[in-house]
Amino acid sequence: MDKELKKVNQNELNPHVSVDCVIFGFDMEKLTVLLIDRGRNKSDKGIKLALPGNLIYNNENLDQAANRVLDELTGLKDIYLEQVAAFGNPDRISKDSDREWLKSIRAEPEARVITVAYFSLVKMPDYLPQASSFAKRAGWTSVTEINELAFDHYEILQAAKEKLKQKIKIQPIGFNLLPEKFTLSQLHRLYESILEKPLDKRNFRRKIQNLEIVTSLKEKQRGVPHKPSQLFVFNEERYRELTENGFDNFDF
Amino acid sequence: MDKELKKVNQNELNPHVSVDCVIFGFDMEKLTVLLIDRGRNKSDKGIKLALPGNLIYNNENLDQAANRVLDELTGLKDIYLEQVAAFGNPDRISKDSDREWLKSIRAEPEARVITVAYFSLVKMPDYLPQASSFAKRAGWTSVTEINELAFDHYEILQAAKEKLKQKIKIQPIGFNLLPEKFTLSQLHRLYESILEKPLDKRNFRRKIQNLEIVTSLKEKQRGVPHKPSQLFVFNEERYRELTENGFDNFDF
DNA sequence: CCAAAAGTGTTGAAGTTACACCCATGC
DNA sequence: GCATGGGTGTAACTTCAACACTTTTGG
Repeated sequence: MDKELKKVNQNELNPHVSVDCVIFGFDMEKLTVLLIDRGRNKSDKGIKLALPGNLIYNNENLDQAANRVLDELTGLKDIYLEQVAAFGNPDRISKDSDREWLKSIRAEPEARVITVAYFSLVKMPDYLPQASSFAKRAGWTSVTEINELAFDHYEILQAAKEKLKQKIKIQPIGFNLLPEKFTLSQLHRLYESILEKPLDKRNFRRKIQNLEIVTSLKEKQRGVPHKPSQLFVFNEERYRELTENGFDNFDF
Repeated sequence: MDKELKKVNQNELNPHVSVDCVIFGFDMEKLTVLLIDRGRNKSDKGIKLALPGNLIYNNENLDQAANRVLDELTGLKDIYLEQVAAFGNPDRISKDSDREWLKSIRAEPEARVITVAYFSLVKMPDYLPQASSFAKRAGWTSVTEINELAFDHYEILQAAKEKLKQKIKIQPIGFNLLPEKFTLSQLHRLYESILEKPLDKRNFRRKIQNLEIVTSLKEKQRGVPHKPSQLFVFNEERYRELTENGFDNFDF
C-alpha cells in the first residue's frame, strides 16, 4: 500500500481494534453499570444493550482511545481508568442482530475486531448519561439484573467485575463511586456489593477507621427517619502516605 | 471488500494484531526469560533481542494464537498461559532497527500493530530453545540482566513481572518453574527471585509446610558438599482442595 | 576439620473473627 | 411509641515477624 496514503490514514479509525468501557456506578443500594441501548433493529429481535465502546483511531494509544470513547459517550474526563483485558474471539460478532447493527454503523462491518476492555468507577450523580450518535439511550443498570449483552460484552462485564473485586482488595478505589461526603454504612454496602458477600459491620468499620483513610466531618445526615449517621470524606493524603510506605492490603 | 475474499482470508495472518509471550524459567539461582535473537541487521546496529511473538491468524482466538506461537517458537504445548495486557502505542514500532527488521519478515511492515502479551512459566530443562524461522537464536536470559529489548518488549516484560508477582501471591504457580522433585531452599530462592525481596527462611518453610501443598519424599539430595536436603513434590490434590474451599491467599 | 547449606522453635505483637444491645431520629 | 438504621466493645484465636544455633555432608 502507498506510504502517503498510510500517513493520511493516521488519524482515521482503525477498523480492527476497538475499546469497550465498563463504567461502574453505585446507587447507594447496589452496583450499576453504564449501558447503551442500540435501539430496535429491523427484525425487532436481538439484544439491544451493550457496553459503550468504539473503534480506535490510528494515531492514539489504547488508553487514550478508552478515555476519548468514555468522554464522547459520557462526557467524563480524566477519571480512573484501567485495562481489564483484550478480547478477540473470532466469533465475538456472531449474533445476527450484532452483525446487522454493525452494518448500519461501520465501514467494514465484517472485519474481525479485537477489543480491549477498560473499567472505571464514577460517581453516578456527577453524570447524567446522554446517548451519543449510535446509542438510542444510555443509562445505568444494576449489574445483578444483567444476564445478556451484545457481542461478548457479558463476558467482558464478568471479567471487569472480577478485576474490580481484586482491585478493591488492594486499593481503596471504591471511594470513586461515592459522593464527596458519605457514611460508613454506604461504604459498607458498597464493599458488600462489589465483593458479593456480607461483611461484619463492626469489623468493617473498625478496619476502615484504623486505616485512617476516612476523616469524620462535624456534620451528620439530616432528615432521615432514624439515628442520623456521621458523614466522612476520603483522606487522600493519608492514602498516599500508606501506599508510599508499601502498604497495599485493603483485604476484607 | 468482497465477501468471498474475506472468507478466504479467514485463515490468513491478521496484520494488525500480534501476541507476544513472556516465558519465565528458573535456573535455580534466578528468574530467566526466553528471548529470541533477530540477528544483525544491515547497519549492524539496533537491539537484537526480543520476546517471541508473531501475528495472529484470523480464525484463531487470542489464547489459541498465544499457544500456537509458543508452540511454534518453543515446542511447548498445553502449558499455563495467561494474558498480561494489550499494548498498542502507535509508536511501539518507532525504532529504526525494528522497522527495518519488520520489512524483512512482514507483508505489511508499516501497519499499526496492537499486541496482546501473555506470560507463562516453564521448567527450563524440559525445553531446549530452538530458533524458529525468523529468530537467529533463542535462549534464556536472566531477567535482571535485561535493560533493553526490541519494540516495547521491555515494557511488556516489566508488566509480566508485575503480573507474576501478584499472581504468585494468590496461586502457587511457582511450581511450574521447578523440576518434579525440589528442595524447600530452591522454592525459597524462587519466591525471593520473583518477589525481588528476601523472605525469612524459617517463616517461609513453616508457611509452605502448614499449607501442606508440598509432600516430602523419602529421598534426599545426593553428592552435595553440605547437608543433603529433603526432596519434595507439589501436592496438586491438596491445592485443589484448598482452592475449592475458597482459599486464595499465598501471601508472602 | 573446614566450608557450605540444611534444618529447627519460641515469643511478643498484630490482626481477625464472632457476636448483641442501646441510640437518635421522623412519623 | 414504634420502626429504622446507626453505632459501639470484648475475648478467643490465628497469624506474623524477628531471631541464632546445630547438623550433615564432601572434600
